[in-house]
Amino acid sequence: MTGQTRFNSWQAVHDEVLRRIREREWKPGDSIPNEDDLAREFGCARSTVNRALRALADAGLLDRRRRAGTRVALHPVGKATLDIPVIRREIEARSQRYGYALQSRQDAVPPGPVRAVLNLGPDARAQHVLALHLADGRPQAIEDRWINLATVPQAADADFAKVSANEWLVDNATYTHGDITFSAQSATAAEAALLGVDAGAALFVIDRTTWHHDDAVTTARLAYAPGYRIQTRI
Amino acid sequence: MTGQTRFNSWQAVHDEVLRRIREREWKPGDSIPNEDDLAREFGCARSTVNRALRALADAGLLDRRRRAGTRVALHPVGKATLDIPVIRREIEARSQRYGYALQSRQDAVPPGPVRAVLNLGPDARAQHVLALHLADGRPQAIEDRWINLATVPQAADADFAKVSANEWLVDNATYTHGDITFSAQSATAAEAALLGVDAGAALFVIDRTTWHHDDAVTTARLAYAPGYRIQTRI
DNA sequence: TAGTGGTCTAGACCACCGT
DNA sequence: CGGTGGTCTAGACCACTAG
Repeated sequence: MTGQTRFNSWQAVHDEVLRRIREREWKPGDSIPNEDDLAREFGCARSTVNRALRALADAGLLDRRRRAGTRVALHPVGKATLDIPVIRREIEARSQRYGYALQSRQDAVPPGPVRAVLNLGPDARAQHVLALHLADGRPQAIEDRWINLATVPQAADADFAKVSANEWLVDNATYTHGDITFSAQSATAAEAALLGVDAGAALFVIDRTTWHHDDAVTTARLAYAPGYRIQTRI
Repeated sequence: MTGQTRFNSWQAVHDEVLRRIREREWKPGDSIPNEDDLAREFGCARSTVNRALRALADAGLLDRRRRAGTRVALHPVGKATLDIPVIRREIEARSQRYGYALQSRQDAVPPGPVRAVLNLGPDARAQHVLALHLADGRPQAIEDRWINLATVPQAADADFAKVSANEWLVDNATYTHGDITFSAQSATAAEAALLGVDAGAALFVIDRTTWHHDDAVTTARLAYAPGYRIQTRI
């Protein structure tokens, strides 16, 4: 017998298990040994194995259930983690000069779809903010936002001419959860004019809605000028 | 003295720290007590505090550095985790019928940009696969892929008429890391024809490149028909 | 160089849920 | 029911780095 390789760090265990999955030693759908057995095999504590397997489960490579044990995921789902920075910082991170131009701001009855998303009654009003974010003086993104005054009444008095609603909300409204949708949409005539591009240009669009428990806080549509992209490592 | 509230689970500690950040008891940039002190205050073990703070740091709300301690992040970065499923499963998950149509497949010298990404010499050849993914018979996405035969030689013999390169690679090539870029692009005439849309339509595009250690495995461009979107919760 | 987070350990109890 | 993962604990050593 030669000496066993030791896997006494959760990273080492993680990598070894990942290797066995990738090399098909453990195939999709297979049950793998339980934590106690793996700990014995790897010569480490069970909690070390636990952390490694938990990381792999978070990554979507393993399915873990009490009593049923741990299995290799049938359909390994790739997961990518994106950073969603505040636009100003995103621009400044590229060493560009950030600019901001409020286009309009009013208290109004939102259109049907927005009303539905914010869960407002048919006559309820909300704060509408339309603004332009600029990078080195050139339009970078249109922010079209509705803020639920029932949830964030202070928004009625905020000075969105100086601070974007985007940033104001980060500092003045908390949320418990939200959802984000990424899509590609053709620029409307109005959007094209604001961004200084041809109508119909392909815009990268991020729709975001946030809630504080059951109360909708705000919903926003960010339409980025052509050329924008989001990148991440996996 | 009234009895202290106990925080004897990492979730409870997590929530309490999150509360203090949200309520501005601990402001952006502030140092917070070290793990030992917090453990004493919360009446739990240091490792419990550690796990809670680690989760908050992963979420971008805290900055942690040895010796320097833990600080509330100056600019809380929102993070979103996207699932990147195999296209077939994505379509089947919507209860649509999946279809696949290989358009062309050849061994060729890739264009400059692809050569650069795959880190190939000027005369090196690679496997080029162009295919269409369909949902209920309608074009859903164009897959334009180059496979590095130096890394995955078996790709030369794969039958991409039956199994998409996308899926074949999942089963036959492993990778250690990769990068993904999301963008919006106008459909070229060729893309528009394949997808059955007007030229210039806004397409959601995912560019993905994967490596096995230092060797590029494949690079692919997935251009989705208008209407496609990616959604996630935060 | 000393203080902080990062991690490992050995043991323990518990929640969950297949069988 | 009983096996599995989920978690907590108390203690220890280590890696990193600010002062």
